Amino acid sequence: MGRTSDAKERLIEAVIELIWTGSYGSTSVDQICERAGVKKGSFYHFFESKTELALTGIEHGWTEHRKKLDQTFSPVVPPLERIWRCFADFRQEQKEMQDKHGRVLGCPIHSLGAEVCTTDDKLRDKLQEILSQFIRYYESAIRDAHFQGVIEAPDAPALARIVFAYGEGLLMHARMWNDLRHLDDMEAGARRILGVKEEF
Amino acid sequence: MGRTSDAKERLIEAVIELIWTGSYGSTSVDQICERAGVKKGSFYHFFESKTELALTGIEHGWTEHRKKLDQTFSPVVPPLERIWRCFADFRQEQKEMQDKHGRVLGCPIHSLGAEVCTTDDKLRDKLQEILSQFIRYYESAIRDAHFQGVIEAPDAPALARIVFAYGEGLLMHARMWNDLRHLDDMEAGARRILGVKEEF
DNA sequence: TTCCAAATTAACCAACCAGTCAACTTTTAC
DNA sequence: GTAAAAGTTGACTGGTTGGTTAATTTGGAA
Repeated sequence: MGRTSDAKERLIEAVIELIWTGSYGSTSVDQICERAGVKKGSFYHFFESKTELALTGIEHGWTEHRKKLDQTFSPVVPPLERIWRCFADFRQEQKEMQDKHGRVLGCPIHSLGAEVCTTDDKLRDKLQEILSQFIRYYESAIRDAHFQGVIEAPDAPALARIVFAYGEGLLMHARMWNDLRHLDDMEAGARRILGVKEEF
Repeated sequence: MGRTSDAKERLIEAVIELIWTGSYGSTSVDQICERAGVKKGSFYHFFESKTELALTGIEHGWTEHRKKLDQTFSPVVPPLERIWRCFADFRQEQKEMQDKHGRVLGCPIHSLGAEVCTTDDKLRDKLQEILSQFIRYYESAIRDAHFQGVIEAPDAPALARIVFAYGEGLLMHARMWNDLRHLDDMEAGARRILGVKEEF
């Protein structure tokens, strides 16, 4: 009942885009509203604060991304293949961002986390949760690979954290240098970390 | 000739501390001035903008840090030992930050870079330069290790980038979780990346 | 001692910040 | 058709932002 609107969705898309292409601190409520074509009064009709919108936007983006990850990390795919496909998806996504915004943008969770983790507890907790969930994709793939004898990895969680840290580091590298080529090393590096036997 | 002052040095220390513990965007000129015990007029007597002070602060910090790195990566130290000592120094530095500020702060160049690289060209160029220089420490250590037969690493620059990305990823992890333990994996992970033979 | 360069100070600016609000319009359910 | 829920609007707030200015104080060199 009452009037309907997609202003909320437009705000969510706008905040993701602005934070990703810039930063949290450089993104103002006025900017978000202008990008979304929404007046400020409407903003505060839907969200109680800038932090709250960012929180919603992050959660929304992660929910979408998880769908893709669930496909990429499907148990029917050979375990290491899941990881290589994930890297390929990273590269493709970054390519799309470069085509769209003229810049490689890296991982928004990571960049935003580095920026706000000491100043915004709510955002930090949410970002921590997302990153923890992400690591579990690597973890289960690594565990499966170990059980199939493709790699020697008795401590899957530790190895997953290493692969994850490495991947995030490379994505950040690509963002800072605005250069997709930094992502080309990703599989080779992960092969070394995982100690993948030559024949695989 | 004229009056003397250490206000400039105090401003430099203040800006490093505030950006590192928080972020560039969350650090205001007023805050910097208050921390340094300097009035805003004096700030703009010494620096023409906030970006300019940040630039000076970063350069100053890196010049200091390089002295330590030159010792750590001294050619008289066995090549892989240089890298392990560098990691130990990371850990110790982060421990000191935790004792001092109650938080693990990670790598300020990396965090700041992620935040401003799409919005401030001057800062980005400076941060790129510093990171590029850092990688060279790893690179020469890896090359030496290769020539000594300790590891198999014909492509030292590529491997150095991988180790570097991995280390930065872990530091960021430690910052986000405010937990030094994330740095304990550092050597083990790098050993896998470098393919260090068991006996070394 | 005096002179002048360098440092300090407080008051000031326009633009922008996140957030508020009451009046108004649209839509839907009944 | 009407009542009320839901969305829209523009004007508004008080505080903060990065940055400016002109007058003043200080200290070192001559």
